[in-house]
This record gives sequence, structure tokens and C-alpha cells, in this order.
Amino acid sequence: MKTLQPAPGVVAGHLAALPAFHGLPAADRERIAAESLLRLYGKGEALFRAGDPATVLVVLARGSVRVLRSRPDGHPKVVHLLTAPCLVAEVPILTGEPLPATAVCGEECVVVAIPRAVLVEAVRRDPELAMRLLGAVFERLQQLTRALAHHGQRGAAARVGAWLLGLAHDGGSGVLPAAKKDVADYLGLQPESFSRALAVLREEGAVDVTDESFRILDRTALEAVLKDAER
Amino acid sequence: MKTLQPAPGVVAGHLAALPAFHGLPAADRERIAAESLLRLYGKGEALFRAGDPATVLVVLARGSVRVLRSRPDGHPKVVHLLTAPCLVAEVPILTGEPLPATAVCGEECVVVAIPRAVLVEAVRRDPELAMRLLGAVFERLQQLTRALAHHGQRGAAARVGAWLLGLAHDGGSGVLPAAKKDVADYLGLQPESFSRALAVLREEGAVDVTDESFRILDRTALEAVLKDAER
DNA sequence: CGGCACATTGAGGTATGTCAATCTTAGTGG
DNA sequence: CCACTAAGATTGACATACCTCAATGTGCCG
Repeated sequence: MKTLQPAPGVVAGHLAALPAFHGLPAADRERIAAESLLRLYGKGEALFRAGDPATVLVVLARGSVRVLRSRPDGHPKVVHLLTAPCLVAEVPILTGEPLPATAVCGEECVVVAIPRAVLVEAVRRDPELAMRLLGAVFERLQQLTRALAHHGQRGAAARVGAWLLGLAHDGGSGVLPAAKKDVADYLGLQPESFSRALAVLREEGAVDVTDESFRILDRTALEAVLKDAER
Repeated sequence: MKTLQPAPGVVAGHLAALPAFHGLPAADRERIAAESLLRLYGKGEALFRAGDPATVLVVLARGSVRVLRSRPDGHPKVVHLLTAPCLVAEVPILTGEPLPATAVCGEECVVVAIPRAVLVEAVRRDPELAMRLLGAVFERLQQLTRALAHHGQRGAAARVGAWLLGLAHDGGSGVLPAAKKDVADYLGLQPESFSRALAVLREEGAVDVTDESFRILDRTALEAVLKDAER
């Protein structure tokens, strides 16, 4: 981890990329930026670990992160796949609880670290910010319950397909937010099963996956696969 | 659904049972209570359905509820099992989003319905209440990520055992929060598999399950089952 | 008392995990 | 700049845990 000395306005610009801070008056954003730190993490480095005290709100400005949690057997499981720009661990920061999970960089990451005290002060000054942060929390909850519902889906291809549908941009294309190995774990599959599921979807002509990016070729065929996984 | 005419102090008493409202001055609690409705729902009735506007905060004072969400194939999946006293759908209320899931009573339920305007006003008057509500949100997120991590666990018995451990009171005993059919769905299992998993844990001497209640007899044996489900 | 939903137990099929080999890609150092 | 190494991705063969179907038992509500 390296702490950077940013040119003026850079940090505030990173904050402006997020819905939670975009609506804020520019002056407030710059005030927060001035009291925050800009950090660079290498691939595989941990932003924080489970049990750490929640000292800063992590704003992921560039890069991607996977969030891990222990299974009953002790092995870690991927519970979030995050891509910049986004917030990380916003709820524990607000409540002051210790962090319940570990976050690891999937690539080189640029992070704005907002000290808890600065955030709390900003929320006190502008209650609207609190509501905007709650919006982010709502999104997170939505993602989690959707993920949970999808885990119950029989048929690996159906799970993968549903996930791709949710991930696709309007044009039907998108980028995998992590290595296939980690995506597989996130979806509750072995890497081999994930690979085979992609192969099935490809053979159906539903999607095209090359390297890190994908494109939905036939939405109808894809939705057919989801329904076909009877239950 | 029936709206009740409670004796004075009854509704405020229901609110006091929750951490989020317990710390509040009694006068504030009674003010909220005075502007809320006390309702009675029958077994199988829906508190709300996915897509409904978020008009009231539901405080579950008595009974139990299952929260459902659609899978990719369209079939519903249980994503929460809630037991009184607790809050239901607190985040959508705060953000004003439409409700993303459906809630169904597992038995006869008593509910305090706090209109959104009343809640917002109470939060404005006492910011401390907002932080307490956030505490509840934190708990909910915790439960969800834990559930997600557990779903990746191989071995039905291990998943069930881990869940029982998290559910058990200090004495090692507890009550199943729903019919076995719904618990099974929540854990991502067929009812038959859930039944067999319980049978395994019983034969190991780890737990005793009779009807609706259970007791952890041998925590060490149970933890052994969790680890044994190698991966 | 009868009907229905839920729970349990048994038998058998299948999707997915596991193990193993090959191939590709990226990162490292000469 | 290229060879070397290691990690990830893919494909195949096999094993197994869970789902499915079916039958029986049990409690609850009409």
C-alpha cells in the first residue's frame, strides 16, 4: 500500500463519480476530499480484514475488489464482487461496528479513505448525505437478497445466465468483475462447473464470452435456459 | 387482516421490546405509538408484496414471518426467516423505494404499522434513532452475508448444523422460526434433504430436534461435522 | 370424522463436485 | 527480447451428494 499526494481536485473528482456524493455541494465534497487520503493498493493486497476496527470509509476509485467471509468449515467464500466506482463497507463505518469481512484487491486499486470522524461530521452538516448513503445500503441489500435467491436456482447454466443478465450493460455487453475462479466461488460453483456452464450458454448461442468481457447475443434463448431449469 | 383498538400503552410496549426503540425517551415512543396502527394478520396472510409502495414500517410484535423473493425461474425462494420482536423492511421505508420482496405470516401475527411520515418525523427529531435503526440494518446485512457464505458449504448436515449453532440461545436450545419446509427452502435444500440432515445430526448425538424446538447436545460433535464437510 | 398439508423414509437418477491432464496467459529474470 | 515458471482456464472421466419420485405416517382444521 502506498499513500499518494494527489493534484488538487483529483480526490474530489473521485468522490463525484459516486451517486452518494454527486448531489453534494462541490465545496462540501472538497472539504471531505481535503481531509481524506488517497491510497494505491497492489493486486492481492487486503484493504482490510475481518475484525479490524472501522476507521475509514473506503471509496474504490479504480480497480476491483472481492469481499470474503468464512464458511462453517473455515474456508473463505466470496460474498461480494465490487468494481470502481463504489463504496466498500459503508454500513459498519456508520454504525461503528468492527468490520465483518475481508476485502482483497483483484487488481491494482486506487482508494479514497475517508476517516470516520470526517464522514460523521459531513453527515451531521448535511442530512441529505445520510439519505444518499442509505440509498447505497439499499442497493447492497438488494444485491445480497438477489444473490441469495439465485443460489437456490438449480442448474449451473441458469445461475450463471441470470447473473450475466443482471450484470449486462444496456447494450447487452459487460465485463467480468473478477477472475473466473472468484466469480465461480461467488456463484457457488467450482471453477470447472462455471467453465462448463459458460460453454453451454455459448453453444446455445445465448452469450459470447471472451477473456474478461462478455456479450448477450440472444436474450430470448438465455431466458429460456433460466426457465428450463425446472424445479 | 384486522385493525385492533389497543388499550393505552400496549403499542408503546411493543415498540420498547426492540433495541431500535428501547433507548428512546418514553414520551417519544408513545408519540409514535399514538400515530401508528395495531394490526392482526392470520397465518398465510401477506404483510406486503414485492412492488408495493413502502407506506409503513412494520414492527413485528408477535408471530413469525417469511420473506420471499423470485428466483430466475420465477419460483419464490425464502430469503429471511423473522421472529418477533423485529423490524421488517426497514431499509426500503427509509429510502422510500418500492418493497423488493413479499412477506408472509407463518402464524397469527401482531404488527405495529408506523406510517412513513411518522417515522421520518421521529428520526428528524432524534438523530440517535437513525443510528439505532442503522444498527438493525447492520444486523440484517450480517445475517445475509452469513447466509450467503453458508450456502457455499458442501454437505447438507454441515449447513443445517451451522445454522442451528447461529440460532441457538445461550443454553444451546432454540425454536425453529418456521415450518421445516420453509427452513429447508431458506437453507437451499429440499424438505427431504433437510429431514435427512437432521437425522444425521441426531444420530451423531449432536442435536436433539423435537417438533418445533431443538437443543444442541454436543457442540464439539457438531463442530466436527462442520469441518468434516471437506472442500 | 375426514381431508389436507406437512414430515419422514426409501429407492434410483443426475447434476455437480473431484481428480487429473493439457493449454493459455501473465509475470519474472536472465 | 526471450525463456522459464506459475497460476488460471479448459476439457475429460469418474464418484457422490442431492434431487426426484413414491409411499407411509402424523397432526391440524374444517
